Amino acid sequence: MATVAEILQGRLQDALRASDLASDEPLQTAPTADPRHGDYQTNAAMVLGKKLKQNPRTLAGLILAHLSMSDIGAAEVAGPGFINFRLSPDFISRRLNQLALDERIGVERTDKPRTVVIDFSSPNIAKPMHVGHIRSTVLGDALANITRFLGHNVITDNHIGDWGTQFGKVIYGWKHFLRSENLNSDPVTELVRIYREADAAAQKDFGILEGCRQELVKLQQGEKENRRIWQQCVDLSTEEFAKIYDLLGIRFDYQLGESFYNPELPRVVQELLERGLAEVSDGAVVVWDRALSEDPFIIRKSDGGYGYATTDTATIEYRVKHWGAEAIWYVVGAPQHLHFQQLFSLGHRLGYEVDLQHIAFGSILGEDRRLMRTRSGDSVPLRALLEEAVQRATAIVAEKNPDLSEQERLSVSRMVGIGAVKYSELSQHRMTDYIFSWEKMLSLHGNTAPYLQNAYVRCRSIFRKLPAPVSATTSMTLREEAELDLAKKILQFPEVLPAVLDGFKPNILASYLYDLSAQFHGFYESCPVLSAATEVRETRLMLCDIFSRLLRTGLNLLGIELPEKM
RNA sequence: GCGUCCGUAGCUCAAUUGGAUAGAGCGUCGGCCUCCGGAGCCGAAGGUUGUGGGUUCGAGCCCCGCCGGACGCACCA
Repeated sequence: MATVAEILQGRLQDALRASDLASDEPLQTAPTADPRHGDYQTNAAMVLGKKLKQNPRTLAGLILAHLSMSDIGAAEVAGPGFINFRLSPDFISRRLNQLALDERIGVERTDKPRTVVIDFSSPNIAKPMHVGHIRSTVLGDALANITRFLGHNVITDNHIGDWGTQFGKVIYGWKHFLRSENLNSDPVTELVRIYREADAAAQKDFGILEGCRQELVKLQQGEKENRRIWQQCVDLSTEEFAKIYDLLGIRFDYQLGESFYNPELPRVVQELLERGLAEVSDGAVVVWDRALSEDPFIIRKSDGGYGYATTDTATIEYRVKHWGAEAIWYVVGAPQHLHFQQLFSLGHRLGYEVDLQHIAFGSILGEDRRLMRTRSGDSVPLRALLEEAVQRATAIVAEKNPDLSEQERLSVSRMVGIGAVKYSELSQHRMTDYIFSWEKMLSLHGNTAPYLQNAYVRCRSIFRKLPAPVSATTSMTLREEAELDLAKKILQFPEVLPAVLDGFKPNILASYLYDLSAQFHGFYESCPVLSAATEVRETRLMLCDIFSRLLRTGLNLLGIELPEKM
């Protein structure tokens, strides 16, 4: 099903051919910012005018003379050479009827499906997940949902940090400081505690530092005891992560940690050396890309160990060879920009024909505009934060709707609390650092999850008051201004959704859903549904039905659930 | 020093990738409940888009120079 913009582009192409102006240039056709300029506009005449060195208004007039619009609406030349389109109520009604019958609300599956691996969340073993992980996790999940919905083959992979030098201290701590009773109640906190104790001890005593190093070497050599301790750390941490993902309602297709690639690393380095891509420098094996930076990409440390540059390279190879990845998207914070530039450069020089993207994002700040920390200066544990979100939502829901059953309140609070946290991330441009505020994200006013959820709930409650179910076969005839405004907004969904992937910006979808809901409230104020005459009522009911389906679809794509009551 | 990202209303943020008179929310001021959930709607005030140039029909967006901030720059991930 073509979008409105595509239909208009088609008519424009016809008109251009008819007036001998056909061109390969893509025709930009978009909704207008100001309703006084109609519903859609194109700058085709101005683009053409520049190319042909002709007056754009004259060209626009010529195009207009050949433009067939009678079944769509009207068109006119305006300003410096815009062509403005106004959609007729009849056309809008017909389009909306089509969308009403379509489960996907008019969104086409791409005709060029790609296999896209999305790498996000990536917490570290033996460390708690903290606020720093929330953006990656929520952004990655939303992008995965949207990309999948658009018809691509998406593989999500949680690239867990389960290998690294910190395990020397963790294992040393395990052997000397572990209190196994703590391991049962709160394992990750205990792992952090023994790490810190070992770290503190190592700073005071060189012998202990050496002991930690020895433990690391033994682990790397595959010594049984250390391997067993490491595996236990991985298991305990993974269980803890699972609880958080469960609360967030997020799943991964794979969770292949860094250690998964260990067996490949020596071969990868060997190949790089043989192909002349890497060289030895100060005892380390490095790859240079002077165009990017004077700093090398370190493939093997001078002590023979491997860093994440190497595992990441091996990971690209694996994803391309085993999964047929055509694109790999890394949802990782902006500070790692250079690392990914170097990684991508190497990946391409290795000959992998894969579209590599670093989807960077800014930091979360506290009210003091500094990196968000707890009072003691640590990063804020994610689980506590999410639980607080649900708790705060519970208080609000209990106050606003005391009639809900205990069970309903539990489930609604989770949707509202978690939804609020997710939406506050996703409604913001991913690159801007943002200030974390409970009051703002849980506010019932403005661009927040609770506001959108409430718009949905209000709409759904109309259906509960209906004396008898209404057949969905009725065709709609829109008349009122508010009906048409809402309908036009709904018709834009198939145009908006693909745009999210242009710059990997879910905030485009969030912003659309907010506008849509505001438009719905306008309709809701001025167009009574239940009390309207039968024919009008059926039209409005169908409008409500499409709106609520669309809002649910859109928010679900962002990873946000909707209650029927709240 | 080099590199990356950023600077928009009092505050928090948008702006369909170069389109017309830069939009929301919060806060401020003023209206709207015999009406489907007022958790709402309508209106007003609030801006030299950090700054100076350039490119063109047209710039918050592209190019160059300053000012201010965040982050990254050899064996941690």
